[in-house]
Amino acid sequence: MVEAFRNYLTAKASFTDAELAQLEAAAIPRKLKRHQFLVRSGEVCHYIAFVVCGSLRLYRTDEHAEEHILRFAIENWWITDAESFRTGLPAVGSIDALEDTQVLLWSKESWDRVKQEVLTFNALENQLAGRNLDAQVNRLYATISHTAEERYHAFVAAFPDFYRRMPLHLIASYLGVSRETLSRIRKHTGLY
Amino acid sequence: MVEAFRNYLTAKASFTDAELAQLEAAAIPRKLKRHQFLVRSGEVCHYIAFVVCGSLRLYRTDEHAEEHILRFAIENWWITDAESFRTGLPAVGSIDALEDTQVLLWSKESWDRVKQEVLTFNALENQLAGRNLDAQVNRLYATISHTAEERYHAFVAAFPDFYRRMPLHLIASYLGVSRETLSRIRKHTGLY
DNA sequence: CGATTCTTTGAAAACAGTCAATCTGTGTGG
DNA sequence: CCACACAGATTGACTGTTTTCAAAGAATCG
Repeated sequence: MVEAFRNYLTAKASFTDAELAQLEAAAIPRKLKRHQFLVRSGEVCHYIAFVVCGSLRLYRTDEHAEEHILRFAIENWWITDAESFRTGLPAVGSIDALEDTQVLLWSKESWDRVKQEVLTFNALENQLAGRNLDAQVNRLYATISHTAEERYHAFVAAFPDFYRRMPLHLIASYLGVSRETLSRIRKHTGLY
Repeated sequence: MVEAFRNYLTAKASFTDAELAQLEAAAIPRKLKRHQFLVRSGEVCHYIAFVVCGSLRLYRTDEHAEEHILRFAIENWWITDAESFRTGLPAVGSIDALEDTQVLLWSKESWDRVKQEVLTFNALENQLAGRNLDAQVNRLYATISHTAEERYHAFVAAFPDFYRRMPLHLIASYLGVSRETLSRIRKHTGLY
């Protein structure tokens, strides 16, 4: 299970064996069944997760009990409720598994320690954080400036692996439109 | 001009006089007239800016020549085209002054050096980056889950200083609705 | 004052959401 | 193996919201 993470790391930067061992030693492997939660809103999000296999979503539930997906994660992606993980306050979002899933978890303490001790990892994390912010800004831009149809096409183009794997209503929730609307967009453009 | 920055810093963390001097020495003061650009899309964004007084916006222009505001900045806020500043690639966004404005600028090299040398500042920057990401996620959530009216109220509540100062059409652009719609929302709710 | 710039208003058209019904495929238990 | 349940997807009719276009009404500034 840890091999996937090792492959991921070595593809991204050069780590010594000792460093790899250190990073892995700090990780807690966990298996999640479909629909099982990693965090529920209201709890503190104690972990950041690296996805070995399977998939998860981060979402929030609004006052009408409607769920809105903020983030998907599949193999080799990271996921956490960043605000709760960072501050130690209760999470407003929830994370659950969309399929049977295997993750590696780091507690805040392990994470901070390991970043302090393994400088290459710290640099990698900074890079990923920067890219994550850029992605967030780009998604926000798309949301305030493009139609649902354009956003769907961009989504398909950006995540070709994703959109065949996720049921339509989850993608709709991610894009911020109703399932019916996305269904009509699909029909209209013939893009499945 | 540098005093405003010094006040800002000392309110946020404890810096030695030497550190303050070092941070300030690396900064380039600049005055911008209303409508003057800090970066234009297509150029590389060489600087990160601290706003001493005045205000700016970061925006992108879509294929219909429509402008969409990604970020405002007033006194004591930071602004840059993060993606371009980080990568050195041409910016897709533009930054211009909404009023006559004074900023302090750091080049990427100065910024990285100063973060390496002044550890307290590095920690502060990490904290700000984390909060910035959280704000971005929260705004995205609001955009995909709330109506324009709810978003306007949240905006007014979150930035009470802002919304009297910015013309309506800029706020509309920030919220992702047409000026007419925001005008009607205002009329409808009586919230100006 | 005249010229921008900004805001409001009205009417029509485009768009997306809701509700309800139906259709599809998948998998489970009898 | 079939019947049934279930989750997901589609469709139609309707409602409501937002945009668009065009015009006119403030406000501000030289």
